[in-house]
Amino acid sequence: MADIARLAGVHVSTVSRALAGSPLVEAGKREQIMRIARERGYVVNSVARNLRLKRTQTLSVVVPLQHERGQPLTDPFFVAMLGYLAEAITQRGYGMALQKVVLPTHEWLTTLIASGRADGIIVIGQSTEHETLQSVAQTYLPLVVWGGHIPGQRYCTVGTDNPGGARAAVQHLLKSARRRIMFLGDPTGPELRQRYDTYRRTLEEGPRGTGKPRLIPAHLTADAAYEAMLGFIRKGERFDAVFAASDVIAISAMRALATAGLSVPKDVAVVGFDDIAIAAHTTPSLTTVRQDLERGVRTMIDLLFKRMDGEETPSVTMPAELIVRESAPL
Amino acid sequence: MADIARLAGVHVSTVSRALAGSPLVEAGKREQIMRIARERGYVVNSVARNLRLKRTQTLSVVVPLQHERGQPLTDPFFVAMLGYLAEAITQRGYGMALQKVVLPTHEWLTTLIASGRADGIIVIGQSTEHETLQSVAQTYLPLVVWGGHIPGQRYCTVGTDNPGGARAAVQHLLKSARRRIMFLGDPTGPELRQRYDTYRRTLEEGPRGTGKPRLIPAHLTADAAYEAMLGFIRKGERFDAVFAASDVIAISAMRALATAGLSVPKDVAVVGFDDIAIAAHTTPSLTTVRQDLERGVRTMIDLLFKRMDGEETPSVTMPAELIVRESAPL
DNA sequence: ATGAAAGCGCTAACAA
DNA sequence: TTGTTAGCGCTTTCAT
Repeated sequence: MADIARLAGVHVSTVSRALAGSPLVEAGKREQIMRIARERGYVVNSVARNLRLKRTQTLSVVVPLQHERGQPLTDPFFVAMLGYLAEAITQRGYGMALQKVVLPTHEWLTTLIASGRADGIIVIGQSTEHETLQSVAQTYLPLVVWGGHIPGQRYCTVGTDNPGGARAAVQHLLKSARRRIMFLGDPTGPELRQRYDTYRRTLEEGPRGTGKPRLIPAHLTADAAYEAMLGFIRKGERFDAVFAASDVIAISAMRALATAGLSVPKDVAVVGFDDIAIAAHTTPSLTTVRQDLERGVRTMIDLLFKRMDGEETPSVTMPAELIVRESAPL
Repeated sequence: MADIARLAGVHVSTVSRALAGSPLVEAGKREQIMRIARERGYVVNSVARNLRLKRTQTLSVVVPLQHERGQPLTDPFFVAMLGYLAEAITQRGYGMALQKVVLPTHEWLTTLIASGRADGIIVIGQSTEHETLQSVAQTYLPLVVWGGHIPGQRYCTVGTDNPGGARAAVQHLLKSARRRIMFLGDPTGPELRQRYDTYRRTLEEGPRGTGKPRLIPAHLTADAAYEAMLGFIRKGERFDAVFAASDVIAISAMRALATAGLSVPKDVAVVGFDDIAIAAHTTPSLTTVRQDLERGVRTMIDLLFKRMDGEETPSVTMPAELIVRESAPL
């Protein structure tokens, strides 16, 4: 910028004003300065500018993952979410900075905030960090979390109606005369916990002959779920349905069932959760609970911008929709 | 930082050194300073630090998209790539900043570089920006591009052997007695151009009775390709195979064929390109040319870090592998 | 309308 | 070992 000032024969402050399109600078001079800048390929250094302005034009997207047990960043659900986020954030003229956080390091959030890297923060999934979020929310406003709504929660979440979705899934299975319904997944973290708890409650209210709730513990990766499902099958217990905590592991479950020579949906019905893109194209296609990610992301970004403007915003729960396909027909 | 200095009764420079773990600071004092910082939740402001150090600990990932015609950011291929990138970049302790660029604005790259937002840049797909990349590469080293290798190219690319992959696909179709093979897609941009050119050349060298190369123009989105394919079918031309420029549009083609009452692979064989996650799960499952994205991304990041260290690195072309599935059996 | 000067929060060369 | 000082590149108040 000093260069440009010298070339234009003015002070840097004038260049700064001109480049900002300030009407304080004489029109002709402004044009000239801009032309010189363009010719020399000069662009304002955004780091310096941000330091001065105390803002970054950047939103941070954070994915807290429990080491080794959670989904990888390449999980289709996350990745679809990232795509929508990138789209929504760049559309607003902001940059998106992605960070993965491997827990447990409870200072991750305060560190991120204090580091001044971002004007606002999106957290994808509460994971086990409810308390961290609670305490931070008291002092830091521009934060929106994707996840489940927890009673007494002080931070702003956007998420799907997990209990509603889980209930729809289990009731659908019951209605199609399934009675021994297993839950596949890892109910750590509020969202999956809600799905699991509702699954249990719904079964307990089921018709006579409904089997007990039964958890098949499996981390939320394709491979882990495949192994877990296969292991369970080989134990020889009888069951006629699986409600999986996510589509990724539902698909793995179908693979495991096929490996074991069981037919889906004849022997075992399978219902997933998320409705990721693959779900409609598997064989058999997957019955699942749909989360409207695109709308969810739009909502998160809208809320975040309001919060960056100092507005308090309430949490939003979006309806979950059961999509009936071949893996669990009526 | 000034606060911490006051509390510790030392000068800010001492705090700076202590927090950086400098051995110049007396061990006891260092501990004390760090303790105070921790207690007060102090974290170094990275914007200021970056301004001072002239680095950002951030890599920019740029996706140049031709307005309206190219894939959206939510395309499964991009999105998988983003996931791998996020994983690889965060693993190195860097942040990843994602930008979407809508062309034509040929200054996008120089602007990004001059703005000092990133220590290195990954460009996903050359799109129509070969010339832009050529000129920038002369002065800016830390840049790696995902895309096709073009003779005389001065920038560093990592990409799949598009000609090899296309040839394998077409030869496979010819070997399975298909003779009227259509190409579905939009051969703008080097990668798709290479696939299309090789398709033509391979057909021209095909056995007697091989039909002429034939392009069904379609933008690379699911909907556009569906419409394009359906339109072509309705023209009533005879054909027995489709080689699609990407899996996304190959899947659309299969849908269109089904809509038109044609059987895949009986009436028409379909081969895609990419091997996205869905490909193995469609009905029928999709024969396609696999790109090893995970390895590709690892390679890009490795090369980029070398370039950030000032090293010139050559381009890398990775083998393409034909994955034969049901949509085009042997 | 323009320039001078201060300062955003930090690091590092230099001095003590 | 610690403090002093300069300066990264910019914006903005204040003075002219």
